[in-house]
Parts: sequence; structure tokens; C-alpha cells
Amino acid sequence: MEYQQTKRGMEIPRTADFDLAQTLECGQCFRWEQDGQGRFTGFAGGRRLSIREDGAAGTIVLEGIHTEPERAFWADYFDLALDYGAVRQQLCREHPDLACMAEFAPGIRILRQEPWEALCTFILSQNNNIPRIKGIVQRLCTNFGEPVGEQFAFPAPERLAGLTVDDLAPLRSGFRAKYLLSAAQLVTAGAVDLPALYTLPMEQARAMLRQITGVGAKVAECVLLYGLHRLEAFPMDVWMKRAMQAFFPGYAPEDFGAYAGIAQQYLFHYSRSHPERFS
DNA sequence: GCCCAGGTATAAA
DNA sequence: TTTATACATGGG
Repeated sequence: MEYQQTKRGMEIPRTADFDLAQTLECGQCFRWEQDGQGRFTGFAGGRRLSIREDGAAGTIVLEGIHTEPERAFWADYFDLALDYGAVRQQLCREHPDLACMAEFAPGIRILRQEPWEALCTFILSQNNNIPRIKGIVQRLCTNFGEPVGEQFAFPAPERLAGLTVDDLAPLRSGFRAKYLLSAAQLVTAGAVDLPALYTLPMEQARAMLRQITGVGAKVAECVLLYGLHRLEAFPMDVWMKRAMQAFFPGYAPEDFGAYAGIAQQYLFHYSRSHPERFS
């Protein structure tokens, strides 16, 4: 996706392929907040960003982004190199029943988040709601992360590996605290090799993640999709199982191919928009 | 107060 | 291999 540089920062076209709210509020990330005017401020990779739509200019503005390394970082984070419009068309062509569903989240993009942060946040997400997950993640950063300007970076696994459940009490994360420690310990010890997950065959990658206590099928799939950008991953929860049975009987996730994760998002948002069809 | 959250570990069928 | 329950906590 092309961009232009202006006084305000980096600007990219506001097309149907990139919707900030759909992308940042869909439950794939937990460190973005919207102010009253549609401006999202978030934190990733030790960097802070405010991003908003400018309807008049027809652009999405990455405010204050003026250097090449910053541009490169956020272009990668928002996955600007992938043509989501083309992917959407391909998916809808191969699976016609997806066409009407894609209308409910056409501008969603799969962020390239850091694997460790995604692992932790999806462990925290289980049997939980987004507002509270955000609160726990914020307390995790302020209590154990390195200060970066006025914010705090996400704490490294080594920082957490030596802690106890009692140490994590300030997070108020409940039963998930012990899961967080299991993840930190296995990652620090090397039993869970996060960089290897980028290229390992999916089944091996899943098995590696599931060594962690508290990482089941759903969390492992979320980590692979949202943390490793393995777009063939297909997080399967109760809703998704019902949606699959209702609309794609006999389908397996892998039938959606290399972009199953994006198809999953269309299906998920569609099913959430039509709860009456699943009662 | 009550219900529930994009689950998982564990113990029974 | 499938089905029930506890789990910690707090948002709505």
C-alpha cells in the first residue's frame, strides 16, 4: 500500500481495505484506546502511536511519523504490504458463501504483533472480556515493564520467569497468573522457541505452544494467527463451531487455505452480527 | 446482586 | 473421546 509523507505524519489511503475500528477493536490486540474523536493511541514494539482517519483527506494519518525506521515499523505492524482487498476477493471467489459475510468486517487487517506479547495477552483473554483484559495488560506493563517515555514496554519473558503467583497479584488476573508464569518459564528456558514458530509446520508449532499450562487449542491458534502472522491459523471457539456448522457444514479450517485466518474473521464478525441465527 | 466473558485443566462418564 | 465443573475477577 502506498503512502505519502505530510507535515502531520505518514498518510495512507483510507480504502475499504483498512478500517481502524474494525482492526483495533476486534479483540486481536489490547493496547489501543480510542479517544472521543476516533483517534486511536496505542503502543507496540516499544513505540507509541496515535492514528486516526481524516475523512476529508481520505486518508489514515499516522501522526508524527516522519522517519524511515518508524514508517517501516508501522507499515509492518499494520501489514500494509499485503493486499487485503485481493485476499478478500480471492476468498469470496473460492467460497461464495463468504461474500456476504465479508461485508461485516471488510476493513479488518491482521496485525503483526510481537509473539511474546500476543502469547501473554491471549492467555489472559481466556474466559475474560476485552475491557478487563486491557486493564490486566496495562497493569502487567506498569508493574513489570521497562519505562519508555511516559509509558511502559511489555515485560520480557525473563522478567516474569522468576516471579511467583503472589508477585503477580497486582495484576488481578485471577487463575491466569500461573499460566503466565508457565509461558514465561518455558520461553525463557527455550522449550518454547518463539522465532521458530514463524516457520515450523503448523502442527509442530501448535504442539510447542501447548506445552504451556493454560494454552489450549484456542489460545495456541490465536497466538499463531495474531502473534506469528500465520494466516492459515483458524481460531475455533464455541461461536465459530456453530457458525461453521451453520454455514460451512463439512468444512475443515484448512479448507479455507492460506488465508483461513482472514476468512475466520469474516465468519466471526458475521456470526456476531446475526446472533439470532445461532439460537 | 446477577450474568457472563472469542477457555483450559481436571475429573468423571 | 466426549461431557461436566471449577476457576478469579470485574465489566455491564
